[in-house]
Formats: sequence, structure tokens, C-alpha cells
Amino acid sequence: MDKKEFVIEVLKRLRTLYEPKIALNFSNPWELLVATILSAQTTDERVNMVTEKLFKKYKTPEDYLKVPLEELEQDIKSINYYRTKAKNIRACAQIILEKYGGKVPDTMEELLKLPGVARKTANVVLSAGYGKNEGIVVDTHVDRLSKRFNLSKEKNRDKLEQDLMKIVPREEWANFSYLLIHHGRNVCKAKNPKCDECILNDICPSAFIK
DNA sequence: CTCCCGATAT
DNA sequence: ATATCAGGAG
Repeated sequence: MDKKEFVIEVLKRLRTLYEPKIALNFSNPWELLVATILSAQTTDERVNMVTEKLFKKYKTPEDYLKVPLEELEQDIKSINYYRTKAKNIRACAQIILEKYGGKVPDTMEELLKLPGVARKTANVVLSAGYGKNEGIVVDTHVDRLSKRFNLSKEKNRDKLEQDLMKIVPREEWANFSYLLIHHGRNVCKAKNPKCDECILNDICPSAFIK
């Protein structure tokens, strides 16, 4: 089984366990952008707890600029790096209003110009927000599982993404990321992977070796 | 490579 | 008390 066949089989099996959907709650691209900025180094579940209240108070980019920065900080206080993230969200709101007429950009190039947005965040917005497959979301789970699957040895996230883009069929890019993220959180954990109960343990090159 | 930083599990 | 979680900027 080569890498491409391996990926197809992995997707087929993981689909029986999880929905290939992002775990973040949102109702439009702007909310998705805010949620994704908040999700850096933070679990999606915690982000959802915060955004449930946040999105009732703040609807549009303008709403984030109406209140003092300190107020926004308090509203996201239970999130990691809340000061940096509050500042980035406000700066994004400002730029999106001034440069993009209030609409979140739908291209990689423009998204990467936003503060607090690198390829991971941009790929989430493009795939989950706009249904575009410009790249593959590579977070810590996709990074770790790709290496355990021997799909790439790249340490550099951007280069790892390039490797994956050559192996995974384009129409599956989004599914690949979200299925691996779910499996990484539940079974193929960073520290103590549950290989004994993993649906992939008969084909995984790293099964049972630690 | 350092800084940003809180919640939850153990 | 300490480990774990899990991106981006400078």
C-alpha cells in the first residue's frame, strides 16, 4: 500500500467514527475567523464556550471596535493569550472594515495579511467558511498524525502541508484535516496514543511503538 | 528561540 | 503542584 492508498483507507475508516467537520461553532466567515484566532493553543470546546456568549454581544466587525480593548479582553478572558488575541481580533476588524468593506477576505494571500492569521487559520477560514481547497489545515494533530503515518518527515509546517497536498486527493483536503484532528484528540494522542483501541492499528506504521 | 497565558486533568 | 492542551509574531 503506497501513501496515497494508505490515505484513502484512513479516510474511509475514520469516516465511520467522526464527522469530517470543524468542531468550532460559527454562523458566518467573520465569526469563523474570530473563533479560529481564539482557537490557537486552545481546545475548540473552550472556544465554543466563550463564543456562545461573545457572538451574542458582538455581531459585526464594527461591534468589536465600539468597546474599549479592555472590555473585549475581559469577554475572552478564559482563553489562552487573551490580550494578544483581543488585540488581533480588533486589528482584523479594523482592516476588514477599511480594506474589504466588512467582508472577510476569501483568498489565502489576503487572509495572511491579517494579524494573528497564518496558514493554519487561513486554511480553516477558506475551507470551513468558503468551501475552498487552497491548502490543507495543518495543526498540531495533523502534524503529529501525518508523521506517525509516515506521510512526511518535514519539521516545517508549510513544507509538511506541501507534502500532504501531493498525497491527499484535493477534494479530500478538508475532510483529511478534520478527520485527523478528531482522531488525534480522541485516540492518537500526543503523549499516550491508544493504539490498542485504534481502528487503524493494523495498518499504522507507528502502532504500539512509542 | 522567546513570548504570549488560562482551564482542566492528574 | 504540575502536566497537558496545542499557533502566531517578533
